[in-house]
Amino acid sequence: MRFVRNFGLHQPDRTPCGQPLPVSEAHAMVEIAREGQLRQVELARRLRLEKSSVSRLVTNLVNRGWVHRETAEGDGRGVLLLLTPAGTTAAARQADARRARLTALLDRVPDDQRAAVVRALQTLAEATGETF
Amino acid sequence: MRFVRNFGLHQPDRTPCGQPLPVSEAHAMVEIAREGQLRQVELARRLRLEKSSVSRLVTNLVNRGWVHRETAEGDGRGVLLLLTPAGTTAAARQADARRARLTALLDRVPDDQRAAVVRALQTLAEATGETF
DNA sequence: ACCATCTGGTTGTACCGTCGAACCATGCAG
DNA sequence: CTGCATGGTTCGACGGTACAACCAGATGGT
Repeated sequence: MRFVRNFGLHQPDRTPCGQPLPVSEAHAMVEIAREGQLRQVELARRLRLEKSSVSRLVTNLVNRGWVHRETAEGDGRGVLLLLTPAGTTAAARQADARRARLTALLDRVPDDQRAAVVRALQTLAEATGETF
Repeated sequence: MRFVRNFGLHQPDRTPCGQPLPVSEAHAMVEIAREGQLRQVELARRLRLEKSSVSRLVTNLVNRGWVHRETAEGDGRGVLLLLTPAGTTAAARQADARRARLTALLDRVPDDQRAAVVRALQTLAEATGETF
């Protein structure tokens, strides 16, 4: 609870890492950048959002000029999401901000616990996977 | 990021622990219950919310019958927050739900890492204190 | 003692993220 | 061909938060 408040996670329209970007849009950028291309339904699954929310979210990203919608090959219903060149640079910029923020955070933990903290977060992410 | 999504932290109007309660209200209940009585301005500081948001939030808790507003003694401006009997039992119920949820989560991490995970979260909470 | 300033709270307004439902188009099986 | 499931979009509603304006009680300097 303290971590959530202190880190600013209770503010959905502002990234904890200082980017003037809704948290969910930032997460979407991470997912798309990581995969290169991503089905919209798959994005909804990973972000744990309703398909309607994802549809709006993606529209926002398109309006920013960061994402390009394409009909998925082999399935006329599906939408494939790709990063535009501008989107790629934006994702890189956001990754930098995230890295800076996280190193600033880690600088404040005793150096003999840093590795443990990082590993613990990975463990938590795995423990909460899918069906939790 | 994965932990935030998987744990349901992106849903401000629903507790990750299953309570049909906004996250901020749940946090407020924890703070008030811990202190027994709390100044509203102090609650705003701990929750990292604007005083206007806290004012509304507290009004909600009052409407639920969980919190009682009193004028702070020694300062006619201040408001002192106290739990009603119903609020005390509600807080206890929420604490149970939280405990259940967290033990369920910890059951999914390898038992030789549980202590490390808990300690890491405490460390993170401290590292993000106040001025971060 | 008085006035300016500060501090704690409240209310009004606006914004935005999320959901649920209704709707449409495409894929798929009987 | 028909019925159902799947992926997306749009609409309406809800709700949490911030910012600004405002008010009342406190505080300090002259």
